[in-house]
Amino acid sequence: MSPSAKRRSATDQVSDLIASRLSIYLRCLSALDSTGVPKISSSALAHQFHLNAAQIRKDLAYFGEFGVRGVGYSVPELRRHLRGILGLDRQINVAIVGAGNLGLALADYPGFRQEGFNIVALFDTLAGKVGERSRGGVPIHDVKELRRVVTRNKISIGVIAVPASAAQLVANTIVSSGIRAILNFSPGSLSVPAGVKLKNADLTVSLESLSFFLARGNEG
Amino acid sequence: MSPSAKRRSATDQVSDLIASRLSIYLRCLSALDSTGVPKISSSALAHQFHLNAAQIRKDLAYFGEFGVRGVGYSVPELRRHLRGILGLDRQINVAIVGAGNLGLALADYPGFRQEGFNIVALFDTLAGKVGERSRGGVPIHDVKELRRVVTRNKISIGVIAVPASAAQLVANTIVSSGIRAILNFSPGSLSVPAGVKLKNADLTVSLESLSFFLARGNEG
DNA sequence: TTTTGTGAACTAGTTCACAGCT
DNA sequence: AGCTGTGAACTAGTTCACAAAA
Repeated sequence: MSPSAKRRSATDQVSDLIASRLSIYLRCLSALDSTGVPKISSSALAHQFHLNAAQIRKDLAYFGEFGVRGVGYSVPELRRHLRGILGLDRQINVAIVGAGNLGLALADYPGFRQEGFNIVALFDTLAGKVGERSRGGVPIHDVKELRRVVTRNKISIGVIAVPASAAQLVANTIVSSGIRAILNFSPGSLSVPAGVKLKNADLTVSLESLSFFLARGNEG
Repeated sequence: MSPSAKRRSATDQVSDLIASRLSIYLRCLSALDSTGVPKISSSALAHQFHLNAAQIRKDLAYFGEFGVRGVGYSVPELRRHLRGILGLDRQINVAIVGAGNLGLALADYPGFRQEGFNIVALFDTLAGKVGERSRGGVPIHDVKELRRVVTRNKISIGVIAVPASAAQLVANTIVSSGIRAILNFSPGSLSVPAGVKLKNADLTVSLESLSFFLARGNEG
């Protein structure tokens, strides 16, 4: 059997956990690469960034054989592979719906651009906002223009930063514009059709989890 | 054996997943309560909010017997229990370190106040920001004042919204001020001592996970 | 020798299915 | 009858430990 025969096909469901870890591995490798480290073993990587060596190897092995036994992994090579696996070797254009405090902050968040994401458009319904730009220069369109702007700018990811009451409607609009990946900052659960990937980044849930651990830890 | 005998003690480790789900259940119950629904069964709750009935029952059963067989759960009563379990029946004061775009947006995010969190202080190092306030009125202090302000305002949760290069230093300062729960928005992994709960809300990882699913789904 | 890649073992998390209570 | 609470069964995820490769 050739090594590639057991690589995952496009129809396999790879877990969210693995996807997140690949992103973390990429960041570690980028840091190493920028300081000129040429090779690293899974155990050195694990030790340096508080990860688990076996898990790194297993995660990578889903996608191919990138290492050399007895040596480890080539940092720039593995970094390139990970960028490809994560789809970061193509242009990724992002739209943010909701030009409130959070939407505007996300639009100008420098971390996104650094990693190769282009925030190309903001959307809102308020007449006072439509036609303006974020401080960083991202134009604010009317939500009515969403489909047109998404098509014209080849936008592949939509971010929802509107109040909960509007979120499902916005999600529907985003989906019907052809976008198949949504990052949702609004509280509450949204429904999207199969084939659309929804990722929740619910800030209130995060804070309440912390509150939960404080309440548990302090009571004893 | 009394029912309470199997309740979890403070030293038990309850998973992050359960904590997040409790927060979601609370939001569902708050929505039901505000529309005057008096009782709900686990299966009705599951159906309405796309959850799993057995999981709801099992999650709740860790903390007590809140339901009535043949009837279901009292909405206001279960809501009150959940608020207690999540520690939301006490005052929770929050500090945000980093008064950039993201920090300022989080400080004025209405969702936090709605759920009972008080964002009482922002911190930064820039002379031009210290002494100012967010649009919503949260005062910006010098990071040097952190320990003093944390103690005086009984702050129990710290939010990190600074660039990656400063994040570990900020985390250390937060920990040494006595805070035991941190929500980290900066990329990269931070180390905190045992007994301090760190929750990462890494925006780049979220976007890259979505990119990964797009790359997988579109290649076939 | 060193370190990968990976089956096997283990651990955590979820769902089933039903006894037992109302 | 209806629904909870929960052991048992199942599924997913992690870690171990070692054969195979360089």
